[in-house]
Amino acid sequence: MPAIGFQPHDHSACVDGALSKAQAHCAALGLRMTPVRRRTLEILLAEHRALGAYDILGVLSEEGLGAQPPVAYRALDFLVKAGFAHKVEALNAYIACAHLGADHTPAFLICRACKSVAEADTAPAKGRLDDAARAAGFVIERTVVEAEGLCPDCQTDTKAEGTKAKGTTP
Amino acid sequence: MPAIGFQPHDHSACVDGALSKAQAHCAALGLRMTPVRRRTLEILLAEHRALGAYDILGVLSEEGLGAQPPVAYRALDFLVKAGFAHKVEALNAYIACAHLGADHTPAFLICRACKSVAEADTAPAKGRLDDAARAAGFVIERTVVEAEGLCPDCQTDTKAEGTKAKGTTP
DNA sequence: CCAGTTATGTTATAGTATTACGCTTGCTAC
DNA sequence: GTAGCAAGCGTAATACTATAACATAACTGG
Repeated sequence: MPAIGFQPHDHSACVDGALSKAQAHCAALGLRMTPVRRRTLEILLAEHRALGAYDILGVLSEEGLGAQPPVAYRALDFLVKAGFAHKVEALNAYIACAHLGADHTPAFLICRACKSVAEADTAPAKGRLDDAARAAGFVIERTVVEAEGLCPDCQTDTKAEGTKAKGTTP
Repeated sequence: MPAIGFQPHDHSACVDGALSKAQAHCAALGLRMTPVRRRTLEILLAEHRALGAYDILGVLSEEGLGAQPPVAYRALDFLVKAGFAHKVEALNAYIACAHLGADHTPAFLICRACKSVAEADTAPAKGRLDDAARAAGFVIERTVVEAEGLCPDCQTDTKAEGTKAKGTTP
């Protein structure tokens, strides 16, 4: 389970790849990848970090793509429904999907020091949760699995109070 | 793993028990169970549902226990830190702990129809998540595991659009 | 009692999200 | 092509969630 986001990698390839996969997915399903939506996805893809809706809105509005909250929320809703992005509930923020294409349930590892977020695979955890739910007669439709803590880089920053703003490996 | 909340049970005993356990725990650790805090816990215990901070505040203010948001948030922070309540991140709401005393990581099963919330045991799911985190070199400090779906009662309400406001088994 | 800490009261403000309504755009059927 | 319809966007207003900051009061330990 590659926890992309904590390791150096070819980020521009990772962005381009995701963008074109999303494009293709839209074409295949008849979804409309409009300018606001595409730009919103680009903004999210630019970092392995969760961004608040108003962070997105700030960028969009600078670029003349919309100035009111619903613009950002509508784009984010689209991306989330389409599976191109996820909402990180513990942060009330949004992040681009790191496993585009795979029909998956995401799990997030959130670093409280540098704020980076990695998307891991939850299949195992979800299996156990399903068991518990089944025992209770509950039918799961959506799961939220998130963990807050320290990423590998921030653990070494003496006493774990690191403030380093981790780059996006440009 | 008893998913209390979806089954009928002796609710007043469950409230009284939790309240006195909390009281005892405070006494043992030198924590102060003040009127606002106790009342907040009672309000949460009254239902197996998550309540927003402002729902709590509404009740407190009717009772002359405080009228401004910080009153509710401070009480909730205390209860959460003490382990008497949990925050349900997917709902931005708070719920009384159903397993008081146990040092646990909660998992919630949230019914989208009747809004009731059951607290299950996450130990297994958490174990798997720990494995994933360890593989990524991430150190977990807190986990959030929540599932939205339909509780046993609401699945039978034709096409799952039930609106029944499930009682608290008074 | 006094000093220090912890809790509460209150004002103000920040951050997150939605409702509602009207206009525009793009697609489909004629 | 154009009428009708659905989807998307622009905007204003508002609701909901949460915190900062500072003053006052209450409990604690010496």
